[in-house]
Amino acid sequence: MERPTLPRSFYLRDALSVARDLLGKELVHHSPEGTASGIIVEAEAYRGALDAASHARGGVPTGRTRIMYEEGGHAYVYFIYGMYWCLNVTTREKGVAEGVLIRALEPRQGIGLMRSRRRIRPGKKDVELANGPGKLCAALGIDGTLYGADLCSDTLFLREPEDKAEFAVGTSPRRHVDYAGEAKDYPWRFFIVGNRCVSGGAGRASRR
DNA sequence: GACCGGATTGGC
DNA sequence: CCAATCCGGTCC
Repeated sequence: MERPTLPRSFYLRDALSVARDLLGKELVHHSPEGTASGIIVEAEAYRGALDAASHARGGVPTGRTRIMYEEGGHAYVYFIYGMYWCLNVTTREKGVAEGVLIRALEPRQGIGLMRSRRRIRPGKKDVELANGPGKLCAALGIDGTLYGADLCSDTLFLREPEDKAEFAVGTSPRRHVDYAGEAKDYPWRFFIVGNRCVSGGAGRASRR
């Protein structure tokens, strides 16, 4: 039986709650090349004008961040370091620019497709296919053409996993936000403790 | 119109 | 540890 897509109401909450609750959910991308998906094992909350680490810290929409200010449940996809795409899930009502960076997946569907998209060495393990925000976008075929995509759709969406398992949630400061003053220490990174697909090694409280 | 540096990654 | 490689944001 087809599992339903997470409803709009899931996203119309604060980013901390959504980041925590995204752990264990399945991110799915149906594309012309095929379907690829993975279980979210790591995510970070970004809280707009409240948050010096957020792209929306200025509190004013820009060309890049405008989707963050729209109603939650859309894809904020951005390009970083001249090479990589990263995916955020937007949250809260229109006018509030919060969101959640998806940082790592445990591969589920379409592992062969993920492998070919990532063009990694044959020896690499499945664990390494999507254990980072740039890697998971490459593996799932997510790029700028999905900017603003509605996550309550049948192309790019989230749903409950087929087999739900118990897990412990770890928190830590967010990674790579040393520029953000005191916000760099906010414990707004969430991950599944012990999961091998968490970025930067095992699912522990890895450093910034 | 120029300049700066990044919510990363993989290779040395 | 560090280069790769663009672009958004900022300031002139």
